[in-house]
Amino acid sequence: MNQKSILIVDDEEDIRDLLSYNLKKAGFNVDVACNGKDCLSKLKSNKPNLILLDVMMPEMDGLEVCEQIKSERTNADILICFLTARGEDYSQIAALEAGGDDYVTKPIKPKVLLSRINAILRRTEAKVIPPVNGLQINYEKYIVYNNGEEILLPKKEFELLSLLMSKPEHVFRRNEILNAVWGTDIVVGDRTIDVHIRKLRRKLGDAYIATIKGVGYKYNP
Amino acid sequence: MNQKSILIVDDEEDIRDLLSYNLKKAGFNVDVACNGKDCLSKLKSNKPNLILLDVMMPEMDGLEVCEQIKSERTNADILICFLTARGEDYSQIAALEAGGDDYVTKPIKPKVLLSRINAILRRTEAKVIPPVNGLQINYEKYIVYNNGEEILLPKKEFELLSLLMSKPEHVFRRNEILNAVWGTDIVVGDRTIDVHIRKLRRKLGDAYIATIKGVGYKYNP
DNA sequence: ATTTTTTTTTAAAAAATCTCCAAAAAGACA
DNA sequence: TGTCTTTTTGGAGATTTTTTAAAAAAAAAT
Repeated sequence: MNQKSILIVDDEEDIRDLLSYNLKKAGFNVDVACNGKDCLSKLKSNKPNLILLDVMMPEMDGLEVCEQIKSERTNADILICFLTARGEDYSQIAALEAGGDDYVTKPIKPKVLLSRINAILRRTEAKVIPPVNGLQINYEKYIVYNNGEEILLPKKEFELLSLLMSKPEHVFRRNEILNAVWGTDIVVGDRTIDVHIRKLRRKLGDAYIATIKGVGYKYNP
Repeated sequence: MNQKSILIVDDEEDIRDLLSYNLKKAGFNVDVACNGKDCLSKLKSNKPNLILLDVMMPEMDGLEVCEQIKSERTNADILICFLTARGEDYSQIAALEAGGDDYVTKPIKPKVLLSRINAILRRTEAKVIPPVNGLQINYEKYIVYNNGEEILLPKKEFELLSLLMSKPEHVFRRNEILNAVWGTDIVVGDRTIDVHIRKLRRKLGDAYIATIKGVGYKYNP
C-alpha cells in the first residue's frame, strides 16, 4: 500500500502541529503550509493526495485558495477538505460550491478527522473502478478504457479520439478535425488524419469510428 | 421549453428544503416526499421526470423503493438518481444495480447536483429523438431516417436529398439542382441527376420524390 | 399513331477518396 | 549522443462514389 500524502494549511501553529502529529502517527506523509500563498507554491513542486484547508486565514481565505487550486486542470484530482469554525454554516455551502470535497468543523477531534479523511480517500479509490463496457475516456489520466481494458494512447491519437467522442455520432469533417487537433496554423498532409484513425482502429477495434466518405469521421458508441 | 419535474425523497427536512430551493431556482417543477411510502403513493397520481432518492432512510431504504418503482412497467421512463452518504461505496454499486441512473454523494453541492441532473435529463432527451415516421434528415450525423430506419447515403445523394427536402413540394428545376449540388463551375452530363435520383428512390422508396417532366423534381413528405 | 422528347434503368468506365504500408522526419528521454 | 517513440509523408492498392453511355420506357407533341 502506497502512502497517501496530506498537506495541512492553517495559520495557527498549534493546529498545524496537532494535525501533523496525528496524521503522521496514522501513517500519512504530511507537509504543512501556513497560508494560502505558501500552499500554492508548495503545490508546484509536490502534489499531495489531500489538502486540509483552513477557511479562516488572513490575506487569502481558504475558499479563494481552493478556487485557485481547482482552476488548474492538473490539480483536479487533489482532494480538498475544509476546516471551518463551528457556527459559520453559511460557509459550508460556499466551501463546497468552491470545489471542496468535504469539511470538518473545529474544534477538531483527531479521531473524527481521521475517519473522515479515510472516507474521502476511500471514495476516490472506489472511483477508479468505473470502467464499464464500451469506450470510456479519462482526460485527467490520459487513458482510454475499452471494455475496462486500459489503453494508452499517444497525444495526437488521444486528442483525435477525444474530439470524436465529444459529440457521439456527430460527423466531424476533415477540416474541423484539422483545426481542432492540429490547430489552424499548422499544415499537414492529407494522409495524416487517416493514419491516425487507422491507428485508433487498430487499438480499439473497427466498430467505434465510422468514415463518411468525402465528408469525415464520426464516433459511434 | 416544457418544465421538467423532480421528486425529492429524503427523510431529513433540511436536505429536502435545500434541494427544493435550489432546484426550484433552476426552473424545475419540484415535489417532495419524506419516505419511501410517501414517494410511492405520490407516484400514483403524478409521475415526475426524475426522482432524487436518498439511500439511507428508516423503514424502507432507497434501494428498495427504487426496485418497487422500477417493477412497475409504467415507471420505466422515470429516472432515478440516488443520494448516498459518502464512504458507503458498496452502496454505489448496489444502487446502480437496483436500476438507478446515477448517484450523487452527500454532502450535496448544489452546483454539482444541478449539472448532474441536467446531464441525466439530456441523456434521455437525446434518446427520445429517434425519428418517427416519414423521412427525416440529420445533417449533423449525416444520416437519413426512413420510418425510423437509419439510411446511410453517400455525399452527393445526401446533398441532393437535402436540397429537395429543404423545400417540400417545391419543384427544383434541373438547373437549380445542378447549381446547388454541383456548383456553378463544374460541368456534368445531363444524366447525372437522374441517376442520383434513381439511387435515392431505390433506397427510400418511390413515394418521396416526384418528377415533373421537362422541369425537374420535387419532394413530397 | 407515329415521332420526338425526356426520363428511367442498367452496366460499366472514370474519378475520388480512403486504407494500408513502410519509411522518413521530428521529438522525447536518458 | 544515441535510442526509442510519436508523427508525418507519399505511394500503391482497394473501395466507394460519381459520372458517362446506351438501351428501354414513358410522356408529350405532332
